[in-house]
Amino acid sequence: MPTVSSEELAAAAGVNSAKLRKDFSYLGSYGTRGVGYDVEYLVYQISRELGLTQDWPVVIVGIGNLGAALANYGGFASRGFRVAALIDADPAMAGKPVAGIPVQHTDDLEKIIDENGVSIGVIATPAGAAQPVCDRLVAAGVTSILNFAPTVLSVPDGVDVRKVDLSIELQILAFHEQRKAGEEAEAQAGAAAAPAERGNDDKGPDGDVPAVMPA
Amino acid sequence: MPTVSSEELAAAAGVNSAKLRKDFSYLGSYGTRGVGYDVEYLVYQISRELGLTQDWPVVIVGIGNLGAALANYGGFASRGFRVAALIDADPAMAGKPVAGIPVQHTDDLEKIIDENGVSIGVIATPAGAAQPVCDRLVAAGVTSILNFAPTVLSVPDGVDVRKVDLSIELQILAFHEQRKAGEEAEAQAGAAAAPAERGNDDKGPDGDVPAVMPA
DNA sequence: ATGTCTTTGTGAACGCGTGCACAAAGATGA
DNA sequence: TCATCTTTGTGCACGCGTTCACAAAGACAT
Ligand SMILES: NC(=O)c1ccc[n+]([C@@H]2O[C@H](COP(=O)([O-])OP(=O)(O)OC[C@H]3O[C@@H](n4cnc5c(N)ncnc54)[C@H](O)[C@@H]3O)[C@@H](O)[C@H]2O)c1
Ligand SMILES: NC(=O)c1ccc[n+]([C@@H]2O[C@H](COP(=O)([O-])OP(=O)(O)OC[C@H]3O[C@@H](n4cnc5c(N)ncnc54)[C@H](O)[C@@H]3O)[C@@H](O)[C@H]2O)c1
Repeated sequence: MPTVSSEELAAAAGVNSAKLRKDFSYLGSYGTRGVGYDVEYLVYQISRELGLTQDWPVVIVGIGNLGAALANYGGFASRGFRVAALIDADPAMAGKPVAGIPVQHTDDLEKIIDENGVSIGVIATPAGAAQPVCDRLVAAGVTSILNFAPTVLSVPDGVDVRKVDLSIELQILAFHEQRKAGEEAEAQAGAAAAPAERGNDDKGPDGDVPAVMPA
Repeated sequence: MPTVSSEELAAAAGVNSAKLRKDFSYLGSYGTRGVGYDVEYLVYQISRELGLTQDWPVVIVGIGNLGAALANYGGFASRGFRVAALIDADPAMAGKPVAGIPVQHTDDLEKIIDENGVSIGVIATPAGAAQPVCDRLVAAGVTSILNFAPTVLSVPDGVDVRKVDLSIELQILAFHEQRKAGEEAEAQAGAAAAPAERGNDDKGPDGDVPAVMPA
């Protein structure tokens, strides 16, 4: 039976092993003292808690440059997501397959949502169409939305919205970038001011502390 | 002189006004007691601290479906970013304009980075090409990378990497989705167990607490 | 010039996540 | 069966961000 210790896992993830054990304890995933965690069982436990053991049908609305790129993205199926339908307002696109899936017209949006039991929707329309599309999705029963349009969506309670915005990602990078430049200029006195860089995680936790650096 | 109070701002953003004031105080942005903050000055202060007052040249590597969509994205220029160059390995694409910018061949990658003083790079190549491309970017002087390929990139210290992954965004939504379903089934006893939903921010702070919910 | 009223800036308390440290569990071998 | 060794699960303390609460600053009217 292949096992891993919290120590190994923690080292690989770059986190504290105690924290990792405590986190696991919340899911009730029981390891074996003196041995570690059964890998297979652990993976299953986490997958289940994360909702990855079930199949999630997803619709993408707005099949332009971005929508097509998303539809073609292979990372879907491997994680339990299935593109149930592609929807666009352009009549010229109706029936045309993208990534092997025929594009359907927005007129049928409600029907598509309902028939496929979709609860997760992706919006890749122009900014102006995002809110109306969002409203229709929500009215049709969608309760989670991933928004790529540069708009803040208003949704009723109980509906989750996540926004992906290239500009914001770049701004975060630019912020750190600017700070790097500032710090190397500060290589004069107070050498012991280095803020203890966090391990080179890729996860990209949104923000560091703004820290104290007045004008 | 148009002004805003911390109270108004906090209400609009859905955060605590004291926190907002304290955050502002870190940038040394001085408001006027009894009046509030001068909007124009505040915007400038924040923009400057965030590194938005300067122009950031950016290169996109891998001009396929996704890369083209990113190149076409309008939200760039409005935030101080400028697409300095588009780079692809496909010789057939060389010279062909995308979003009005001619695509250049990867052979010239180092030259392009250097001549444009680029420090931020976007990777939209297939997964297999991501690490090699990343290495070349870093070697050429890029110190911030936005990665769309489904790979974990290894970079030396001092280089920031952020990863955008549709699958992960969907997983986060699915996690909450699953939890919603679980909670409504729990509508039996212990009605006072509602975990105090945070305001319907769109920001999508990465995680709530896993909370206690054993098997 | 003086009083009043609004809103800032911040000291101090609170709450929570993180990390330490260790007792207990369980495997393993004698 | 008993001793030993490894690794878990967790009580407890520390540190840090958030929130409260209020003194002080400044605008504005009289
Ligand atoms: N978040 C990011 O990083 C990012 C990156 C690139 C683009 N974008 C945004 O994504 C969106 C799409 O970008 P794009 O380059 O694919 O644009 P696009 O113009 O190529 O595609 C938009 C598609 O939406 C369809 N559409 C328009 N109105 C619709 C409606 N009411 N219902 C359904 N479909 C509708 C159009 O027919 C078109 O096919 C834009 O809002 C853009 O700003 C975001
Ligand atoms: N993060 C996300 O949400 C998301 C979404 C969709 C796609 N993707 C990923 O983005 C990447 C691109 O997706 P796509 O649909 O545009 O693929 P694509 O095949 O359409 O485009 C890839 C492009 O990269 C170019 N390329 C290949 N090797 C290269 C190299 N060594 N140097 C420079 N250019 C190179 C190709 O010529 C092609 O033009 C893929 O890795 C895909 O998995 C991510």
